[in-house]
Amino acid sequence: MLDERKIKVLCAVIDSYLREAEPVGSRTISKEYNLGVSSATIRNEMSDLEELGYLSKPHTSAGRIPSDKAYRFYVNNILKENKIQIDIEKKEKIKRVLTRESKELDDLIQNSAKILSAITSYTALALSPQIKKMKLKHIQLVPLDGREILIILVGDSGIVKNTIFRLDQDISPEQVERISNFFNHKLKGLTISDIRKTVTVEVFREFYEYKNLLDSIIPIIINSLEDNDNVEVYLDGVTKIFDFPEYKDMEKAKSFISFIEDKDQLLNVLLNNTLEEGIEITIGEENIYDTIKDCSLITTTYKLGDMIIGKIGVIGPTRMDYLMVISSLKLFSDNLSEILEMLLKR
Amino acid sequence: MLDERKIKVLCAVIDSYLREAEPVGSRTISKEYNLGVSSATIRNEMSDLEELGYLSKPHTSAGRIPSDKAYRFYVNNILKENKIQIDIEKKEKIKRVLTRESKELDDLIQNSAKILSAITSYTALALSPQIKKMKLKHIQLVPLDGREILIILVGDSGIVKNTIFRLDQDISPEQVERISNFFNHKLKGLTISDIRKTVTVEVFREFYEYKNLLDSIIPIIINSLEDNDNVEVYLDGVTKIFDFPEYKDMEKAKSFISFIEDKDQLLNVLLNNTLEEGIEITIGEENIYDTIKDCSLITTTYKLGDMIIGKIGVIGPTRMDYLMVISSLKLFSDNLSEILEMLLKR
DNA sequence: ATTAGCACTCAAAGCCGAGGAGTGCTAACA
DNA sequence: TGTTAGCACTCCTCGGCTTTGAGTGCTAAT
Repeated sequence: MLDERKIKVLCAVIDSYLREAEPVGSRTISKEYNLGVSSATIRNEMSDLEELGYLSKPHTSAGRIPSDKAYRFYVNNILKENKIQIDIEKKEKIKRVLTRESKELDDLIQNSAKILSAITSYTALALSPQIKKMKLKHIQLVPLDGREILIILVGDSGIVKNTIFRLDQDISPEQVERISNFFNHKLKGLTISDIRKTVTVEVFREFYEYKNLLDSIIPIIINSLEDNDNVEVYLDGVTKIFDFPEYKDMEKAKSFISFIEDKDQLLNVLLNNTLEEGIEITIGEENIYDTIKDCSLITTTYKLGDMIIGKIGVIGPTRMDYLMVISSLKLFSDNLSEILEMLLKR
Repeated sequence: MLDERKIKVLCAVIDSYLREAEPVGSRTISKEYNLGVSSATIRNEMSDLEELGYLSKPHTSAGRIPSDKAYRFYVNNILKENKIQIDIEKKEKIKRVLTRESKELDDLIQNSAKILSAITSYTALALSPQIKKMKLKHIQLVPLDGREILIILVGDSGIVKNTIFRLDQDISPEQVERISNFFNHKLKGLTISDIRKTVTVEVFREFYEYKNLLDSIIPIIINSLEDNDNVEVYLDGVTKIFDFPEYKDMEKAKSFISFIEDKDQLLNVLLNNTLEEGIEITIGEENIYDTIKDCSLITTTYKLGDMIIGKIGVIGPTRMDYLMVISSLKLFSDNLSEILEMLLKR
């Protein structure tokens, strides 16, 4: 659909615009990208490309800038796998740093965002490991003073979630312990969806006397595991956005930062698709929120075992160095999964 | 030291500048604040005030703006207690909202910051309750699979802190339980500083066989309680800063936001003095960090029982509506303490 | 001591013209 | 028929210029 030369011209425009952040003129291309044709010819090609929706002009006598469609084409058709190479040395270095600096799971993700932002110069964001994707490693009910029970859930990634629960009936510590042991016995190794199925059927038979109590505790356990509060979004390099000329306008910068600071919106953006494996690229208008319709978002997933449990990525202007960002992200996906594994097996 | 009329002029300048954000001229004052003297007289007074360091001019033919010294004078001598009145109705409303919206301790503080920022239009910041100030309500060691032990610490405010600890020797679940019970018995009700004293002396006598183990666990408990990671800083309304003309300059806005996003710096700022009760005001140059030497910070403390456990406040340009902010903060200090109490006694 | 008056200063805003980058069209060329 | 040189035209940008007006500081009169 696009002939050879149009593609070359398009790539030249994109390449120049990515670097200079200025509309690209026909003369620039004919001089700096030796395509062997004159600026007039380029001009004609560019005119065609504009008609096809790949380029646009800010005003009549300016050069052309790539449209979202152009970036999409570039990403889908030009950035083939072979162009993306990962720097093994760099990867190992990142791994070393991350392993050294991160004691806890949270640190690991936060530090990853930090490094990612540093090496890409874009704002980095990361989704903490999602507990509901994990298997329950341990569950324990601890009677506190009075009628309070502390419910502790330990996921197989080492994530711990506590809830304090207030009873409306008396129950002895020994009974709590029995229930605790029973839960632990029955629920260990299950994921949240398993638990949903299991508890209703089996639990009540053996503990009919505590039906009321169980009726109230079980939803709490499930909620604790499902709750979105469990999902943290880590940010780093928020102010990087100021470095891009497209955000020299105060209002734009303000609304970008407001957006980025809103955890709920960010979660929506990151979780819009249900954690499909691998790199994912959302360009400009493809974003669901208006505020970031001139941003691109590139994310990748990380796993624990064979379960995808989180995401990490960057957000920046559509005029983004896609190749560089993708290469950088590739340094993290595997690394994170491996370090996670290590951190837990330790 | 400042005569009656100088004070009036100074107040007029401050009042006008707080509202208009523009240098104030002598004519403005003689016309809008009827002091009964001509602009020429005001001019002389202002010249004196400049010499005394209360006013300054951005350039020769501009009006005057108040200096930090002026704000300090204003805050110390003009804003007497009697001027600050709290709106009981508003206070109750905030209390209702906070009580309704906040299930957890964290929510409460986060929501408070949100409301505070909304009603003041400045960036709000809040320090989460500090666990090390609290008494230990419960401590429990839970043996997990393998050689892992989960250490759970419950503070009297309901804050729970977990650490997973990996042993380098075998120990049976029963032994863990014995130690757990013993800890619980001995340490319950103590604060961190108490624990430091207690554990070294008493613990080793009864559990000499586990000396190695205890030697490694006790520091972990103490660290967990002391660790600064436990202290969260909540932010809200970061982008409010964009609304002030003094931050129309990109670079300034950028460095402000970078600063605000740096948790460690923020902690330093908030904890510089060791939680002295009541409202505290830091103006411009009084700040320790250069980046915010043209900001003012106003904070107040909140308590649990009679122990000060956290802080909440706002930060904004030195040209800040001190009276309004102080009044707003007064709405929170007591409220927070009361709600906290309720939330825990529930 | 206060004030009116005046000269002086300086930033901000508006205006203008030159410069220049870029386009689109046309006509000539291979 | 595709390519190119040439040229008129557009429109943004930028520097320089002037104007405006708010404000000061000084002086002399009240």
